[in-house]
Amino acid sequence: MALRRGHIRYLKVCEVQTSQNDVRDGQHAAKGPAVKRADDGGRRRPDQLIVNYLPQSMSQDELRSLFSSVGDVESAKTHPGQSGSLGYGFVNFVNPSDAERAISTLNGLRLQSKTIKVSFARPSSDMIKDANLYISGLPRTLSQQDLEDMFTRFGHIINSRVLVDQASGLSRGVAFIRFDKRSEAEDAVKHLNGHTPPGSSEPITVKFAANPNQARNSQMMSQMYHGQSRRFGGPVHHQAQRFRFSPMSVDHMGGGNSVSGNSSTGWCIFIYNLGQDADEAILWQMFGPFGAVVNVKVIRDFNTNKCKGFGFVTMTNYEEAAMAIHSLNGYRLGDKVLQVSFKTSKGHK
DNA sequence: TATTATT
Repeated sequence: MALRRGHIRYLKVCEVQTSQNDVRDGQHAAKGPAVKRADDGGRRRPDQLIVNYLPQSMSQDELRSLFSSVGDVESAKTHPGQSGSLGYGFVNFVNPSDAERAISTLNGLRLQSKTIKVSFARPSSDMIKDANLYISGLPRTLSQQDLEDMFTRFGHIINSRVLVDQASGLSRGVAFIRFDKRSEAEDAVKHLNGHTPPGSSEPITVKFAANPNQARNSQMMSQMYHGQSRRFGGPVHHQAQRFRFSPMSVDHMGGGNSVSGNSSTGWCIFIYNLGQDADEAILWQMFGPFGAVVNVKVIRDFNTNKCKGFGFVTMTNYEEAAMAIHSLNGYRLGDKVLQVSFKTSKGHK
């Protein structure tokens, strides 16, 4: 399916702009031994995938559902945080050979505002925990590559990111670097904290990054602190709360006959005019960017296993479902123009 | 001067 392939390539291009390491990992995973890195030998589990940059709203069931589009999932776990997941999870397939295909199919998939990363997990160990560094006071001219060049002598860099101002796209002078081992990160702190890069007048600060839980707590504390002085110190703008339809509230509206597409699990969307080779992955790729997708299903002929021309997608939030329908109805997929609407009990027109 | 990568 030409269009699908093009779509995936586009997603990969997005990834290139985000992080070089992501790409290196992705290629490594997709191509196998050809681009083997010496320091990866024996340090990855071919039976388990780690999924990073997941939307926090994504549940374990949604993660399972997403990877079920590739093969039978044995287990799917998200790391629980205060509100939803911490942004990463683990997936095992019944048949481990599906893992490679999951990487090539799902790595780089855009879900909501995130671009997920799918790669082989490293064997769990205490050594690889708390190996993430926070660096501040960097020259604004320093690129991600410059940053890695500065830190690479201390160990194997898993990933790095220079934070940029959203409006201007310019460096904010702060960055994160994750090393493979905590001892490597410790080494980098020892040697580079307080060090002034050549051509710069300011020393950089290198320290261990606050872990996600701490970061969220301090962020919350700070919000509470500032929020209170604001709340009681000035005029209160009554923020009109955006009204959200929810399956629950509709169910309470009586009967639900006048409203279609909803159920206890979300809003069911009907997609008509899919090609014979349509699969679950393409539905995830099309609908995922619009919001929380609970489930996707391609209806296939029992005997031929070919798509019968239609499928369903269930989304949690009405507004996101409506936006997806509005955007994707009439969308040209391959040589067909899709019809996308809320599922009706009577069937489509 | 803070993103969410080890169950």
